[in-house]
Amino acid sequence: MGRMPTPSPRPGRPGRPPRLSRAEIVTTARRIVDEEGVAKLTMRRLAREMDSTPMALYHHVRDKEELLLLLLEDFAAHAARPRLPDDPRERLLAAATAMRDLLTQCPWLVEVLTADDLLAPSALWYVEQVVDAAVDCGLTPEQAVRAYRSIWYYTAGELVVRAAAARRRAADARPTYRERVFADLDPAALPRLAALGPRWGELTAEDTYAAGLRALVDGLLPPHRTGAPPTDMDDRHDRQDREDRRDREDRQDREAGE
Amino acid sequence: MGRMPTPSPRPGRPGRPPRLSRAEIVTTARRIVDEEGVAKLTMRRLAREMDSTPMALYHHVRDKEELLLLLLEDFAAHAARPRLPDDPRERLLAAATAMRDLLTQCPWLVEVLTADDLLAPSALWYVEQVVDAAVDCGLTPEQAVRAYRSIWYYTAGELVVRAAAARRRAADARPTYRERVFADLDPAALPRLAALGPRWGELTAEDTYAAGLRALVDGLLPPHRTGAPPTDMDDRHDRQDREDRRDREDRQDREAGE
DNA sequence: ACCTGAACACCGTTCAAGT
DNA sequence: ACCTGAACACCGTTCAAGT
Repeated sequence: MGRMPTPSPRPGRPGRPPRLSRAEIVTTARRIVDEEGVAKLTMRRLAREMDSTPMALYHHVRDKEELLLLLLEDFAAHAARPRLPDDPRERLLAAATAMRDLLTQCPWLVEVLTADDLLAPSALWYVEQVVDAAVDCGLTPEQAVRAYRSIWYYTAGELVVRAAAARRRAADARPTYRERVFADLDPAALPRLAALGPRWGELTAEDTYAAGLRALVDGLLPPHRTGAPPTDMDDRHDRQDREDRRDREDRQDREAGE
Repeated sequence: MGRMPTPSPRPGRPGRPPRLSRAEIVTTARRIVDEEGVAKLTMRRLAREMDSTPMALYHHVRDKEELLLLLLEDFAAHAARPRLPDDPRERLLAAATAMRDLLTQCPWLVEVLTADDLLAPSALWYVEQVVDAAVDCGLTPEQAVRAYRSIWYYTAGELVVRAAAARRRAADARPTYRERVFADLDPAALPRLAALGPRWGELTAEDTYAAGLRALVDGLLPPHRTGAPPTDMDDRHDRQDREDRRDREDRQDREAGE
């Protein structure tokens, strides 16, 4: 893991040469988180892992929150950005799904970034794609932002709920609590839930993110032509749109590669 | 606050008479949470507030998580259950909104209950209403559960995000971080977000829960007649449904009152 | 049966000092 | 400029003992 070299002490610089660097701190933090979960990532543990002291860390990051933000940055910067489809509605769905897939790999981050948005600069790429696709679907920029927010709520909720469920599964503290509750339901007071009974568990285990997202997007966007074969007009528009978009993406790729 | 009497020592019972009770623990816990936020609710603080010791609490609740679950129970049990509209779609919206309004009063609970569902028995009333309304809208029970899950993700996400934003506002640690990020955006890489610039802040402050919920529900339910005047057939069905439902609610009211 | 005291194994962060 | 040590003010929970 120690392949990241300690920054060489630049000869012209005064003072004691640094032993720690932000980059090493982030790498080590990420290893701890990947191997043992966010709960184990503490300033003290991180310092111990780096043969240093808690206070040395505070010379490189303001506080623990900044450390977590750096972790998100690192994650988003290294994630592969999928090539998105041309059709704006499909593009919107693909961008949201890509965002969700990225965060599924690091559900511990959700607590950090629920703040408002994916506020790490690199992560804003996903936001941009969703908003842009929504505008291409016919929404005004303002409507597109509102649509993005709904999608973000839905996505953040799915992540938080699934992360909590996974945590619970790992800890398997009273693994039958839900079953117990659902077994004791009063069919007179809660007929639907009582009738579902044990099936609730299976249904809750299903991955319904994609279906729910499609429903949400259907409701958010103006009605779209389904199944209707494209006319010449449509075709012409689509081709122009595609070219515009490809230009934009090429530009982005070049910038992302620097 | 000490209006809840210490349980009188039942004469027949052996052993030392209890000084603490679950009820008093919950009342005190809720006062702390209401006045100073969940972060301040610790076993030690709670014990101090009750002129007791941390360990005395462990005789009445298994651990801190059980304490938080008791708090949710308490909250849901005392919340007024709104009379829901008759039209199933409106009923679904109203039930989800009522659930959200309840939780908005105690956003600190969201972290606890994201587990899977509102797993406190009293809170399941809201789940029942949403699932039942979804079935009345024409979904199968399975589809209704999936629809509920999407709505719960959306609702939980909204709560988590807004709670985090509020926390941040209260702490107002670097209040301009988002503004700084949005000011530094590269318009070539993120044209939509850069163009929105400062408007992002205002748009994010809007309460768009209701609009997003309607969109989601539109997408989840089979298409519904909008604006079309009801036929005689519809009318007859609706009247029957209304009667069924009123029966059911009356039964619930009686049971809730016990 | 119910409560207490002391202890264990932790936290994030500040402050004053060292090299 | 960068790092250290000791300290502050906390956590949740366990264990053994007291009434």
